[in-house]
Amino acid sequence: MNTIPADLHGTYSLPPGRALDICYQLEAAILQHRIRPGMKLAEDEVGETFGVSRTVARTALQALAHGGLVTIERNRGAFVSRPTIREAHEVFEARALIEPRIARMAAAAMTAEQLDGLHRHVDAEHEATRRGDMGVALSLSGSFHTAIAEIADQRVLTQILRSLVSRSSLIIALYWHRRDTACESHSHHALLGAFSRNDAAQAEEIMKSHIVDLHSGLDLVDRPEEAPSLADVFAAAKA
Amino acid sequence: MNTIPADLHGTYSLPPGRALDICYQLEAAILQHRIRPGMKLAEDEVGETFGVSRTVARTALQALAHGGLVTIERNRGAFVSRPTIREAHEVFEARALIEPRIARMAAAAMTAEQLDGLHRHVDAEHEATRRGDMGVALSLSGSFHTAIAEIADQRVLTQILRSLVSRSSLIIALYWHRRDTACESHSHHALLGAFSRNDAAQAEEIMKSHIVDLHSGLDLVDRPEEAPSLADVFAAAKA
DNA sequence: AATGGCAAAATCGTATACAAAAACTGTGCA
DNA sequence: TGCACAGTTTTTGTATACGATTTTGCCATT
Repeated sequence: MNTIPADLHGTYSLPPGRALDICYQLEAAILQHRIRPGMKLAEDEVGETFGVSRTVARTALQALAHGGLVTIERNRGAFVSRPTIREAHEVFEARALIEPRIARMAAAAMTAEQLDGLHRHVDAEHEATRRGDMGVALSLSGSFHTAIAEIADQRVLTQILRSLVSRSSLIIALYWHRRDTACESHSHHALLGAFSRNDAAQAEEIMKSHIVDLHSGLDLVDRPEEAPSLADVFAAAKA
Repeated sequence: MNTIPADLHGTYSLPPGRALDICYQLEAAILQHRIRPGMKLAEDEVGETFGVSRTVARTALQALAHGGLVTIERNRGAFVSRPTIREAHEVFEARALIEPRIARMAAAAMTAEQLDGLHRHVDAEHEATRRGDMGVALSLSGSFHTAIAEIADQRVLTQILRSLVSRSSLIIALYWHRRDTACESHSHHALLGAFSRNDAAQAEEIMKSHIVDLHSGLDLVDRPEEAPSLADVFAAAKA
């Protein structure tokens, strides 16, 4: 069962085929935080999971690597990426540059049907949050942004944004300190308001502060290595 | 012999290895217009050329596809990409959004050594133009822009820009109508001037109009299919 | 008990083999 | 002459095999 709308999927510049399907499935799992950053994705394991040979699994992993969701180390294999603090800053700075412009263009081009679609999107996000399905809620929250880019009808920027939003999901998995998700919901609603009035200037402004809010809501300080096996357990026992 | 500086190379998120080397070589050839858009890159051919199996050649082609330089069609193979007119517009609009900001940050961060490096870069570009080596000149002109991004020290934006600059090279191959390259050279020199004064505002402004100039210098109208093999040659004989 | 090294297991890198799809060619027919 | 079709050739898609590298576990030594 997949509750994620099709437009969540990134573009992997792979021809249609099983490798692309596996990309989508792994992407969804990563974006929903069902697979954590740092997790090993062995070729054999992926191949067996999806019933294909290592050749196809490898193709999928390399495609994910090009999207930034996965990191491949020579002779060691593929791992779900762990963005550094520096990369986290840069990703949100890039979004702060690009997304306000996208919001402006989307507001100018928005039709009633598209606005309705965005409303349903936000409703689904709200519903997932209500029932505590935070992984799905988070991934819907990301696809809200890419949906806006698609309405702006700028394929090049949409593709760029997709990669940034994907990486944002990893960043949130690593550095988010469960502040209220209410601010998220509020911003998205405010954007819908600006869109409904085709108010490009205000959409741009709201998007700008929304991204800045997301950025500042992160706790971008050094974090112990993901494996809490050693020092962390010891420190935890002490406290 | 390779006259292209190392920093030309895009990032392919492949681990070091032969596939990555092949990426670099193919990239250089495409950016220098030694391989034209639309040309078929058969796996066997690539493999034999570089002395590797199809497996490795395939990996390299898929990596190039993710960078946008190559397009893979299922069961048909890999071709050097032929950006559409729409994509051409979008690529330069995206550059007009991103690069002025990059120029601003680079101007603020520029050291004397980095400025000197850019001067040498422009000199090499000039020298290549002088001796009529337009492929090399063009690819140096592209790497001038990525070099600025590297000085701005923004890896995420640099990566994005690299892909845009690469695609710009394809766009120029398809749609450029040999206006004077003097404007290019003039803009680059003007940028160096702003950099030397650490004048962020002016660097931003010059870069902005430089990108707009490049965009408007293109002849973005429909063009006959790349293959002039048959009817075109006949038509030419007629005329 | 801790450390170092060696052997075994697991995993990746690459080549190759075979199946499937597409492209090409030549023939037959209208 | 033009078109359609079938067989052949070429090229890609996928699986598998084997060598190389890394990781793991064990045992001897200190």
